[in-house]
Amino acid sequence: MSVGERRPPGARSASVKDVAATAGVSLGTVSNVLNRPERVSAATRERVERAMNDLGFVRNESARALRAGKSRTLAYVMLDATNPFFTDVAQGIELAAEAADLSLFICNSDNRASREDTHLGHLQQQRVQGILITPVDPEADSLDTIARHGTPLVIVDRIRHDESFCSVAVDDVLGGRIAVEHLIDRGHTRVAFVGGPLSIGQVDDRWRGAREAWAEAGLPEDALILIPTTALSVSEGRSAGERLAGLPSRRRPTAAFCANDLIALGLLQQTISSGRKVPGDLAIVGYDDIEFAAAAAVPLTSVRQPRHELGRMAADLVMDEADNPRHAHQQVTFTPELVARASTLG
Amino acid sequence: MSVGERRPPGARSASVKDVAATAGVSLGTVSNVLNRPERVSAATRERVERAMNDLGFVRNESARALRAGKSRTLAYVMLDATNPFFTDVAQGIELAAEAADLSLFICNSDNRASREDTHLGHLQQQRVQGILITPVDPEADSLDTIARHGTPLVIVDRIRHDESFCSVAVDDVLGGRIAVEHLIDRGHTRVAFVGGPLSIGQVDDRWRGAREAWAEAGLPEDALILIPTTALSVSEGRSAGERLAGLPSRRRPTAAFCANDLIALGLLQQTISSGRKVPGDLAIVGYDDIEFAAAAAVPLTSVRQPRHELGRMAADLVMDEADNPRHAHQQVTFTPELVARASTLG
DNA sequence: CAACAGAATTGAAACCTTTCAAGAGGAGCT
DNA sequence: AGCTCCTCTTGAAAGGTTTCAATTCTGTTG
Repeated sequence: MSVGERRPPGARSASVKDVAATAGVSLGTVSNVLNRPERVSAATRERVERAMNDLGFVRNESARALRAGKSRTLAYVMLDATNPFFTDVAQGIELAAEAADLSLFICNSDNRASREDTHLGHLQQQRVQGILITPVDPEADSLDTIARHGTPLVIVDRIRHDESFCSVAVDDVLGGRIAVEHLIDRGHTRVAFVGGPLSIGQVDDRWRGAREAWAEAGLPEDALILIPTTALSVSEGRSAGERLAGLPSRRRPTAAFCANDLIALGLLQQTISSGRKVPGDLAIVGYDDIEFAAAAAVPLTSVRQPRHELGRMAADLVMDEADNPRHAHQQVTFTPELVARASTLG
Repeated sequence: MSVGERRPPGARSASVKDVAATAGVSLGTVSNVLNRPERVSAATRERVERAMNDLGFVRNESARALRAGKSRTLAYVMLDATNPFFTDVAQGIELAAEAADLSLFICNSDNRASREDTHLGHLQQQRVQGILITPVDPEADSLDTIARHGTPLVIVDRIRHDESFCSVAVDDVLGGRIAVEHLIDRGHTRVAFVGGPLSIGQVDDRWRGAREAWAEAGLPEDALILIPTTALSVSEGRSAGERLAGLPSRRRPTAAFCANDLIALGLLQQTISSGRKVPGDLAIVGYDDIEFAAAAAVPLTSVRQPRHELGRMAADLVMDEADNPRHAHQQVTFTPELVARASTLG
């Protein structure tokens, strides 16, 4: 195909066979040029390479994968592509995949089990080398099905109780703890935990950590109240703000620890726009330390998770499971860190 | 393979051949069950389906793709995975792909041409059915190379001058225009355009639209000033805010139109935290209407682009180019819309 | 009962790459 | 000349699916 000419869609592209014919060598030699160039004499190599160029040869990954029995691809099934936390994790995974010269499928389950299943089905058909997933439900049977078929799978930012998979997560109990300890240090004695549903393991853990810290400080149990939300979204944060504002002032918390930054931002916005001050009337701690946390009207104190490291470690684990015959599942836990900003320090 | 048993990694999984043997039929029949079930008698079909279940058969997409000469996969090469605008576009694409039962590769060039090239190379090897891309440089040669190989390619949210590809974009000149018209309507007579670099086509278009509206309103040319930034990020917005604040008050604009919401949020934050009021001291209009725009301390007036529709249309175009032999390239332009909020209305 | 139509099923070939045992060719040594 | 030892190259087979022409089977009609 001469330069500048567009191949009509559907037309067959050059294969190793065509290259071999053009260069006047055998198939095997072309393959050697591609995979073991040192075994081919310089002259032949050059001839083959010229033929490749002339024909615009592009390796066919499907054929490679078929032959090899597996593809050179990893996949990450995200829970929510609009949540910056997950896009950062994805970036970490991407870097690791790139370093290993693997392609990465990114899918988005959008929090729906049915979409997750569809994606998992496709990925299995693709014979991806490994799957990283933040599942809608870490106990779901569909994950076992994948494993039963022999596809390495690592759970990201969730934990499964029976440890039958590798997983990477951040210690959320500890995260809840340091958030509330910070508020206690700042002198707060009435605090709200805003978040939900508690069926999300994470949220429950953060809430547990919060209560532990509270109890250890010897504060009265009923002064730490739960403001439940139905999702971890900005709008739920706003609505929680209204409920908070509706409480009688002597029972109203002076600080809120939110299960994630989206809720915190919603709460922050609702608080400010209804004329109350942050942190004067209400101190706020978020969770995740997304980029917008620092960029909020009142920069948000937040619990930071090592997102890139999370992704990178998950990718490393899944590659180990794929390559290393003596692989053993492990549960890796990262330590979160409090980033104090104006929303609690003012 | 009996239920509950994990296939050792690397072990071969059941193929149509195995299914055929188990069900006591030929290969072709199994394939017919999969692809043309109506041609197979009910009894046989049932027998084959049971065999598939028993063996845990999963179609091998590589083999399918190899045989078919193309894969059942679309790809979107994003410019910046951390920008919510692009994740929304991706969501639109995803919906369209799902409806057509295609898988979607999402890649992130992270604004780097080298990564973009790597991704394009991989995608070409995968023989994806079509590529959607928001390119680092719409004029880049690498795009032509793809097209020359016969892979349909649609440019998203950018335009190429020679119209040699399909593209979908939003009319940015119009967007700039309506933003500034809105500010003029609100009585502003000194306005800043904050954004850059102008080498980004989009940014330049918005700036042009702004000037056109300004000129048409008969306002003095030098009362619309340009505050250039080196990137479209929150931190650049903050720094622009400092520069704005440094201007002598009689020349200081009373309103700013920002090239995107990230800049606007940075500017908003800097303005508020330095004690000035929005919109009292400075009215702000953003661009993109990302979720956080509405959730900002002062909800942000912004120019909304039909992001999902953008993605969906792009996917439709690329599928048309792949399937329809009489496909003709087209440049689709969407109309942006102003969403007025407190940051200009207060 | 023979012939036939239509439905159901079969078997082989093709897609492209990689691998590997085997072969060819050349150089150096005795 | 005959031999070994190298390096380089070859050719065939395998991997899983789909397609399609060819074949077998079932039931009906004359």
